[in-house]
Amino acid sequence: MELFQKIKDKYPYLPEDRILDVLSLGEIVMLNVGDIFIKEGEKTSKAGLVIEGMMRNYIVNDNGEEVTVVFATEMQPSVPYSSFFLGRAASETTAAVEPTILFVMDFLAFKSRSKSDLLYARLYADLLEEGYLAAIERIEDFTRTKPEQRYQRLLDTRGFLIERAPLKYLASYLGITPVSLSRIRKRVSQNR
Amino acid sequence: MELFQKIKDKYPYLPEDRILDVLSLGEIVMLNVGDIFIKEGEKTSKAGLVIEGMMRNYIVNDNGEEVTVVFATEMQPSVPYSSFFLGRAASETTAAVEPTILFVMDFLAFKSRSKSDLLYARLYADLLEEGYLAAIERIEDFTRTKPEQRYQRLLDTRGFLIERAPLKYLASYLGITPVSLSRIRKRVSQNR
DNA sequence: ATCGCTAATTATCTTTTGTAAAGTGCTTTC
DNA sequence: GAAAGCACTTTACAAAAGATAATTAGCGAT
Repeated sequence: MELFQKIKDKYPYLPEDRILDVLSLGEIVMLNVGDIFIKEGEKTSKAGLVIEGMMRNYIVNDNGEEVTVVFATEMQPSVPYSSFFLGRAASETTAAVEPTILFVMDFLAFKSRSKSDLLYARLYADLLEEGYLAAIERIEDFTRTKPEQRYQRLLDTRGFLIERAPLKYLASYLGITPVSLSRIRKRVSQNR
Repeated sequence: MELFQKIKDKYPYLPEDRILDVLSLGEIVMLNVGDIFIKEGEKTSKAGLVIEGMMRNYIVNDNGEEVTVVFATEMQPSVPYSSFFLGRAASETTAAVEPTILFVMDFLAFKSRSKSDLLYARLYADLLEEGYLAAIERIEDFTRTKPEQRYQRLLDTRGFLIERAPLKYLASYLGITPVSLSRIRKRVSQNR
């Protein structure tokens, strides 16, 4: 199976039996555009891994607008973070941006294995490190640059997001309004 | 020793011998205001844990201005994240905001233990989860709110930072200029 | 107490963003 | 094929933030 190979490539220290075990913990789920995987307020231990497509986590702000906090593409986790880490109901909604193939497994089953199996512990630490680092870079971006520069950087480093995600999601992801992003786009395209 | 007790309180699953072992990995360092713990570009495996005082991580933006990415206060880690996770030179500088008592230990020694000791693995995962969650909340803040609301929220949730850190550090932490933060402060104090 | 340095505030002006509303283009649907 | 829905753009105006410079406040050293 292709997923098996992808996991093997990304985490080469995992013996095949562990990969098979991880795969046995979950199942493949197909989502259409807009389908919700986990809804805010839900208390769940379901974790998603994007095999193909794109997911996003969003919250709803004081004005009732959806604010996209993070996108997940191929081989990236799509999970209700605060729910897992705090054992609370999900504070974010997780939904498909594109038709998406998701590998869904039980996080608690995985985490409980990580408490008795060093390889799982290492895998979990790697996953956390990867996500944490991406979050820090995102914060650096917010503190260091202005919206226009953020758009430019996104264009340079993860341009595929701009091609694949609707502009209104991107806008809140960049911390601005769709109107403002539209203006930025115009300025940037007139390269100045 | 007080640090022993604090670790014991925060990570109750750690047996005393592990705590003592952790403590044996490091030493206490005293820093004065402005003292640099780890400098950008340095390749180090030193990790700090704030016992008393305050540290900050900062980067330098395109205009040569310092941008504070994160503060660390009591029992929070003060470390060069990207350096640890990627094995590269530090991309951030870590320095004392207040006179600070820092417990300094070797991250690699700790991490290597976490690869053979489940309790260390769990401790490491807990540390990562804590930091990751804080980072996500920070991102939610940037995407969801305007500078003035961010200041308000900071005032509500971590007001002590505002009392203890210079405004110029807080400004970049909030992603704005010191001048702008000064104006926000004025608006907020005139409660409207 | 004064000097000197830095931080914080204030003032002015420019640029950008937010907000609301209208317009454009494309797809869906009955 | 007209209407409705949606995403994106555009416009107009108000509010906020950036840039810069000048002023004031705070603080340690002499």
